[in-house]
Amino acid sequence: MVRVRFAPSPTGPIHIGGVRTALYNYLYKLKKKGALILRIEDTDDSRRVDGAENYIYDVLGYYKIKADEGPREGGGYGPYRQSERKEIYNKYINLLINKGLAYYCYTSKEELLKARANKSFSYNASTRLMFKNSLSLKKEESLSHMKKNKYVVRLKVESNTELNMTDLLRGSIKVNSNNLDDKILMKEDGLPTYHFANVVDDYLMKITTIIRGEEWLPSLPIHKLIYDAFGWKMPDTLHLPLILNPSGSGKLSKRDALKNNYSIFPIRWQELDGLREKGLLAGVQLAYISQLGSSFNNDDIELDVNKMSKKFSFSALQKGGARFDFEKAKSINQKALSKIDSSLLISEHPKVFKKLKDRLGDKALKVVDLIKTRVSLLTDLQKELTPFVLDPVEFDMAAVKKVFKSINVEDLNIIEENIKLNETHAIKENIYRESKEKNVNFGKLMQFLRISLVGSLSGADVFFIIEMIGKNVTLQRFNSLLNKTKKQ
RNA sequence: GGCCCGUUCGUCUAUCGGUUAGGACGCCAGGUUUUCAUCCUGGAAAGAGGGGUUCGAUUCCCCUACGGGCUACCA
Repeated sequence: MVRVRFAPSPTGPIHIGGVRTALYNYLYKLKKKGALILRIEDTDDSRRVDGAENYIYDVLGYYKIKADEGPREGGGYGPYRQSERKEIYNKYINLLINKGLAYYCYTSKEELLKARANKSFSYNASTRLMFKNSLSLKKEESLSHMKKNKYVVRLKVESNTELNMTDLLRGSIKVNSNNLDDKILMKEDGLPTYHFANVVDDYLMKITTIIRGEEWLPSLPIHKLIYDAFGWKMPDTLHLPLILNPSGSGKLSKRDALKNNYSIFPIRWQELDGLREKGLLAGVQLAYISQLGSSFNNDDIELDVNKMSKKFSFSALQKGGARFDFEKAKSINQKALSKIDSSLLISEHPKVFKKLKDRLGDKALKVVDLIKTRVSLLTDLQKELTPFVLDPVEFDMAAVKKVFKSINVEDLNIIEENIKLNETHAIKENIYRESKEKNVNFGKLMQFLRISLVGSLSGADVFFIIEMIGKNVTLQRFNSLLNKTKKQ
């Protein structure tokens, strides 16, 4: 059975790069009818951020990505928070030390800093005997050091060994162990580093396939060495290409998002807007993310994870990093919005439509039917909805001025009379006919009417608005602008 | 600097040795909608460079260039 995992670290809000990792793991799990394990990698106490784990759950819930095992879900391989697995790591680190494949190191941070003044320095087979550790010191000396001082445990990396790894996406990867250093496995505080915890947990949790970001590729050889040291088989690995800033310079960053008015977070985190707040539907976010660095969801775009999973395949994955493009996401959102069921849209976003429902009652659905086809973001809905609910607060007077270059104030009688005389559905035809007869510019009449109703030159079909708000409100708004115009 | 990974229109991608190098977003130009938006049609736009291998390379190999990642007692 396929067992995949999503292993975020609660050091802040996860962004869409993390979401994509979660998504691909989930899609693969669904496709293979396997299990998704959620593991919280909180081995760095100093970087733990309050609320970050909650945020992970909020986000996964928002996307309807369900883990089969995890801190809250439970499961047979827990605990699923690394901070709760200390005894396990202790047991396994001792195993390695007893095998002579890991060793105690007493070198202080200051000493290391000094050594690193030389850029090419590496703590490895060629230098380790120059430092205080259980390999360089006599047994008694080492023991007394251990009692008196803090220490870490390092992996003993053999020199000049060719390491061979396979990545499901990139094929064979070869590295000489001379380029590696004796990575710290166990920190001073008694907690494991990522590399060690990761390997031990993936093994114990019976993970079959590791799908994670490309930033982990450089540490693959270290992981391989740890698996080898234990005599364990390494799971299959697949390293996803990174999601890059729209400019292409570097990994996705909060700063770039803020500057360019998009977001790299799924939903609100503290004072930061998420993509949800920017107006993207959850399914759209997933669909867009799914096609960054892959091609399986590019045609007949699926927004539903279950349907997505049927199309998913590793062979559709791209190797190079992909830039985030909010415009593309917007266009997917626009198409999704125009197809979505109006009553569903209303029920899922009650706040947005509350005033509309209060004012128009059953007619609200008709308005939504129309409006949803006119916007690309959920956040644009409000603006389109306003004319159906409120009188315009301001009018685009510059545009009004232009209108009167083509028509006279008296011509506006055509509008007023026809609104008064006719049923709402017949207003349009009559205004058109009469303006033709009197040789008045119909387009300009419309512009004036539109400005009076919505305040500006763009908005929904004028006659649809009239039908919805009724003749009285229409006339009232019309006269309001007319009076204002006459005063000027 | 070292190590690793990558490189097809501006962007996301298709192509798995023989194609007029296809699609999507964006952009431009027309058209429909007697108002707005939608929508439709068309257009411009790409194989980083240099060597090989081959009858033939975007596709396979090498070098260079460029981009990215990693280089913490962070993940």
